[in-house]
Amino acid sequence: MTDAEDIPTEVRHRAVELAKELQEHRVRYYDNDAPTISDGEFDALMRELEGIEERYPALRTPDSPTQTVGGSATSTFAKVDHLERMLSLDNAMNEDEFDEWVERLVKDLAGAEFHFLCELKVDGLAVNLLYENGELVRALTRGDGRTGEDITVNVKTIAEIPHRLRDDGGHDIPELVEIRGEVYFPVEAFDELNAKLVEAGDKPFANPRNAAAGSLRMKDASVVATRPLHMVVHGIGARRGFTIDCQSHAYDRLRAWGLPTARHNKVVKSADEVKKFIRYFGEHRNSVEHEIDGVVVKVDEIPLQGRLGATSKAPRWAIAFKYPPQEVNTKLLGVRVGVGRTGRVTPYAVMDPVVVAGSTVEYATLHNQDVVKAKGVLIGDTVVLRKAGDVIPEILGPVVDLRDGTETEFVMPSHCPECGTELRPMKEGDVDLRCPNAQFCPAQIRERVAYLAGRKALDIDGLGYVAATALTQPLEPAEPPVKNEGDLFGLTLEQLMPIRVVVRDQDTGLPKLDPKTGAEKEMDFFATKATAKKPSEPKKIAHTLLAGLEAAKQQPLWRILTALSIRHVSDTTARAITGEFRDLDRLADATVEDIAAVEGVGPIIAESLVAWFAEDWHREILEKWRAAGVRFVEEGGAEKVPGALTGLTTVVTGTLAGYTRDGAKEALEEAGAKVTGSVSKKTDFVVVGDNPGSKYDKAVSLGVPILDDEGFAVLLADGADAARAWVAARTGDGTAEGAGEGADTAPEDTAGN
DNA sequence: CACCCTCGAGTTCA
DNA sequence: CTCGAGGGTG
Repeated sequence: MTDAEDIPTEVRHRAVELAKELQEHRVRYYDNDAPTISDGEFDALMRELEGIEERYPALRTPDSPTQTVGGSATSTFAKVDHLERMLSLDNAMNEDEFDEWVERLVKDLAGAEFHFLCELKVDGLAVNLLYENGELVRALTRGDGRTGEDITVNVKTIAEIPHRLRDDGGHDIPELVEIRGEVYFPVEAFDELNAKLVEAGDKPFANPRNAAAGSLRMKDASVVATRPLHMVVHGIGARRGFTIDCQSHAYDRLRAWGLPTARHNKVVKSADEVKKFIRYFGEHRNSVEHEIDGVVVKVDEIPLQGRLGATSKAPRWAIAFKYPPQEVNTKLLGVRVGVGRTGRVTPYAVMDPVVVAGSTVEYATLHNQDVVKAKGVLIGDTVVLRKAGDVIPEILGPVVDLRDGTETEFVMPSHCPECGTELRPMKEGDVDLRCPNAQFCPAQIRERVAYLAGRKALDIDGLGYVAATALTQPLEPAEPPVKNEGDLFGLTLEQLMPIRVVVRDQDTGLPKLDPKTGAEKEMDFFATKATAKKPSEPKKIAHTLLAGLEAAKQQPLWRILTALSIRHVSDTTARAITGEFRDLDRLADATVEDIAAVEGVGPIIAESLVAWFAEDWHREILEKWRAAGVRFVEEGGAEKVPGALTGLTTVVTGTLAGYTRDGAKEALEEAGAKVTGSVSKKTDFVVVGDNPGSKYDKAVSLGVPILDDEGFAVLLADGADAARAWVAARTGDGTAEGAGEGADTAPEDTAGN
């Protein structure tokens, strides 16, 4: 045993500091529903303290945050004791820690056979419902685990929670039972609520969990009733007149009584299966209706739970596997606005760079001024940031309690940040502001040129974003070589070679400075050798670009049309239109009615096209292109051999062996199938590769046939009927799913991988 | 006219 | 990936 005297002073101080800080954060979290640090940061502090106490057990006092639970249960609601203590759970932060827990379990149970019950850890507010003779008599918050707050009135407004347990005849209603569960706020409803709060001048919630907690503590139950709260049951406390052998069976019973049980629970035998469950939902976190911050693994057999017992803080028969936080706090340094190719002005947030869900994030779009207002964020705020769908950064809201009064409101600029033209909405009542200077705004020209070179349009080698910028930027005092897209095909080697571009930092976008002179660094961009495919004959970017432009002149007509950046006309619509109008000049002279006759094109798109062609400077672009040899007619005559897959609608997700995503798409379209971006009831097949996104889940839930590499090959080679037969054979012999409900979401159907 | 599908547009990072 | 909005259908 270490004596208290042996502990270095700085360690002792750190421990005291950590304990104090953790306790403060707990009060903010549990009592005020207004945490100022993220869960991840909290966990890190807790781990540090645990580490210290591990080394110097003398510091592990009974009132240390590592030994206590929850907040202090202070508020206006009456304080009531739980009949049985609500413990918290020990955490496992990775699979190794989970393995350690399992090892200990096996040892303690000394060979007794047991099962694991896996449950999703819903990120909400823990509540305790007391039913006496089937009647809901009391609902408490968790509080400090021993005493909670009486929120019965508010809880009764939650539709999912029965006021009286349903007697289904088969099972007697117990004399007394405490039901533990989590109340949560659905993710989709969260943004809506915050917008309303801000509008009414109230402070927004930082995340859905706080929204749930805050809603449950409101004084006016009639307002609570308007909040779309839900609940999932995850445990049983005190009970009388009610015995159970397994926790999973207990849930069945609760469901029969009318209580909301989780749909994703699963009982498994081995630790490996548990890990599979954990990994599965780690990847599909966002396809569940509520936020998940981990998985709770329990020993299913109740007698064994009793044998394992509990520490003062947490049961030994359960552990919470925590996913790395995908929600994080950072500082909103400012809001800038960008101008898109259609002139739309979009505000975006610039933040202190932080790591979220595996990558460093610095920017996040704010869509438009209404969204900025609805979120209630001010410049200088600490904001909560997450990755929507694990990809796109999204600001959830401000941490209002960390404001110091220096924060400022974002004001949408009235003039275009790049050309100074006054911004205005396109139509009356439009939310989006646009720069009306389509002809001369350098931002719009740059963005249009970059888009035109992109994969959806002319797909020009040697013309990426940097080149597009270099070509369209005015080089004072000279005009840029490309004043608009009309000049593109007239570019010459002599024009390109001398163009210099400022070297910019990849992260900041600011020019790099020479460390000695302080001057901006420049390079001869187009004279640089392309680091491309054939190192045997290195070509300069200029040559690549000229060859790319030459090739672009022969691109199919739909690509030419897409390249024009006409509003509402992108690749798909362009294909539909050029399929009918096989000549761009004929399209240019057509009326709104003519164009609207095309399938998939209505009056608004048709009007947009007619208006575009009516513009003189647009016509000039076309004439320059024509003079340069761009082909305006679709070749190959009108006959189109109907492919074997005509009439099928398919969706591709994930990466397929031997195909790029676009390659797979093209192969399908080649055969006549339609490839769309989202799964619906009308989808015939979903082709799933590695790392599928949410489309896969959607397909499973809608029961749409799923094809992997192999099934995809069958579809291409032998047609739709063969593919359906393949699917039928697969589901027939493969993973036999257990009967009963819940079979739709279990992770066993990973047949696609 | 009220749905449900789709498409377009803007977006982030490695 | 997600929003909003256009187009088509019942």
